Amino acid sequence: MGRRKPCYVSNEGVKRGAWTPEEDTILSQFILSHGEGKWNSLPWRAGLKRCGKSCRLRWLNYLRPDIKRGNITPDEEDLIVRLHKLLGNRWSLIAGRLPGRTDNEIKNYWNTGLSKKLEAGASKTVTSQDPMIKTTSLKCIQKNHLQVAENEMQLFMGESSPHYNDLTTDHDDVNDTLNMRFEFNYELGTAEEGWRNEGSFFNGGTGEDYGAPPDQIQHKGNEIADDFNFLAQLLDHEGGWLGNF
DNA sequence: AACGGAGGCAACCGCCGGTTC
DNA sequence: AGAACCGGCGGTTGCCTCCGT
Repeated sequence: MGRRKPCYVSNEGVKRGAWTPEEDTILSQFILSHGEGKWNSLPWRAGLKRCGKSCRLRWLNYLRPDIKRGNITPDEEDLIVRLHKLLGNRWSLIAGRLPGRTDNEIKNYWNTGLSKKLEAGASKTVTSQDPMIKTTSLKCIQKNHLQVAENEMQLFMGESSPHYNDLTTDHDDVNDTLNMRFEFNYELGTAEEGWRNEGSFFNGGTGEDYGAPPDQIQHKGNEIADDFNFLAQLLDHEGGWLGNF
């Protein structure tokens, strides 16, 4: 498939740049009466000389009635930091957890001030290109397959899950699955390799299988547990069973 | 008052995955 | 099956405002 031309190139007379109040009014009224979607045909249906992409962006990032105005609160900032640690630059995912905030707004907030602020006070390096966890659960959340993500969490939790006995897989299968699926980008290479290649989540946590000193395993285990506690809280907001985590 | 640098933010761009034909 | 279309995403750009000199 050949690359398509941008809408402003393929369509003569398409306007670019800042939106006028009149255009905003037209777009808002049209969407409020006809609903979102069909962005490509929206401009001519609404009588706007814009491309569909531009209309969509304007609506989602600025005109939507549920958009929250004003500065990011300390609580929101804390949530952004924690989510970014967990998810990396998945701005739309992060925004999904901050009602009224857009991915663009959070991205701008991060790029302009927050990342520098954190950099200055950082005790350890966690970059956006190096997210802490890439799990099947995370991928499921990205696709809004929350039930699947919950199942992954049950597997992770093992016997502490109230539904553990309902699972059909035996413990060895669970361990194999987790070893295959969980990829940790932690800085401690030995511990990481241990977890990925030899580790077992349910072997009592002695560390002997991991190829790393027990204190490192304990440290990493705490970090991982912390991440998953946070993930569990998020899932619980969707009506999951993980409130007692 | 004029100027220039810095920061904030809206908008654009290219790419990708899913869907439709 | 695959080309075309569509919506969505993250990265980047460039304009505007603010502030210090």
